[in-house]
Amino acid sequence: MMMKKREEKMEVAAVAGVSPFVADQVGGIFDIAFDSGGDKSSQGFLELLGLPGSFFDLPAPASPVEATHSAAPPESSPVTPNSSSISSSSTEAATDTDPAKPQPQEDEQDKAKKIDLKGGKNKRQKRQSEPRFAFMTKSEVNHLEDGYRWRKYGQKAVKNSHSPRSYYRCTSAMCGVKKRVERSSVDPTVVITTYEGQHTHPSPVVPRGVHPALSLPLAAEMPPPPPAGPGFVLPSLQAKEIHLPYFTSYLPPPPTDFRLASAGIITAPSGDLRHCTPAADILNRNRGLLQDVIPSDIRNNEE
DNA sequence: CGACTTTGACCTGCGC
DNA sequence: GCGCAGGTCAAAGTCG
Repeated sequence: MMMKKREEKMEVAAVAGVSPFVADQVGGIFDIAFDSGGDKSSQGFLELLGLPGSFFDLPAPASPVEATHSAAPPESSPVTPNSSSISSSSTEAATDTDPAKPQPQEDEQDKAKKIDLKGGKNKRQKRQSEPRFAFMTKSEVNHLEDGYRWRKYGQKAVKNSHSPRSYYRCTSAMCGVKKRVERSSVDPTVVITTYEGQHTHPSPVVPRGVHPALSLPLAAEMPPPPPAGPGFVLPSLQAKEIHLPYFTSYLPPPPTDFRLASAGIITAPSGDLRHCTPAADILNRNRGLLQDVIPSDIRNNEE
C-alpha cells in the first residue's frame, strides 16, 4: 500500500518544492489521488475539518508564482518562526467509493453495518475510503488544537521513524473523523497531521484553552470547497516566511494553530491557546492572508 | 466520576 | 501461506 504510491509521492514532493526524500519519509500523507480528476465532487478538507467555507471566501488572488518559493511559518505552526508546512488532501474515496455519495451518513451506516456483521473484536474494520487531508507543521507540540476535541485511541511505532504515530478520533458522537499525528523521522521538529473523514458537527466543544469564539459553524452550512485542480500549488501567504502547503484538490483547512499562529497568537510550544485574540480578528487576518493564497484562476473557476 | 491517555493485543491488508 | 506493518480495540491507569 505504501510502495504503490511512491511515484505519486515523488511527484508531489517535486511540485510542493519539498525534497522527495521528505515526501517519501512522511509516508501516507502524500497518498494523493492524482487521477481523481480534481475531485470536485468529493469532500474537501474544509468539510473534512468542518471549517466554514466562508473562511476561504476570498476576494483578491495572489500571484501563483510565489507559491514555489514562499517561506513563512504556516498558521499551524505554534512555535518557530521559520516553521513550514506542506499540506495535501487525499481523496482516496474517489477510488474506493463514489465521491458523490453523502459521506457522513454513508460512513455511519457502513460502520454500523460492519459492526453488525462482525462483532466482538472483529468489528474493527480498516477503512481507507475517507477523504484525507494531511499537512506538515513545524511544531514542538504533537497534537495541535484545531477547534475540535479528540480522543487518543492508539499509538503505534512506525517503521523508519523514531517517533510513534498517534491516532485520535473526534470525541463527538456520530462524528467519525480521525486524525493521525506523527513526527517526521527526518526532521523531528516537523509534525505530520493527517485528518480523515468529515466532521458532521460544528466545533461542539471549545478545546481546552481555546477561545469560545473560535468555535466553528456547522459544516452543513458550508458552501462547497473551492475547486482546485490536481497539482495546484498555493501561492505564498504574504507572511514573510510561510511555506505554503501544497494542495491537490482544495485549500487546506487551516488547523487551529495554523490560524492562531497566523494571528500571532502562538508563541509557546505548550499548545496552550489561552492568549488567542477574538475570532473575528483571526478570521480577518486569515482572510487577508488567504487572499494571497488563492490564485485568481482558481477563484474564477468557482464562479 | 467522567473524560482522557497509555499500552499490549488483535485484526487486516499487502508484498514476497 | 507467511511475515510485516499499519490500524484499532479495550482494559487499566491517570487526571481534574
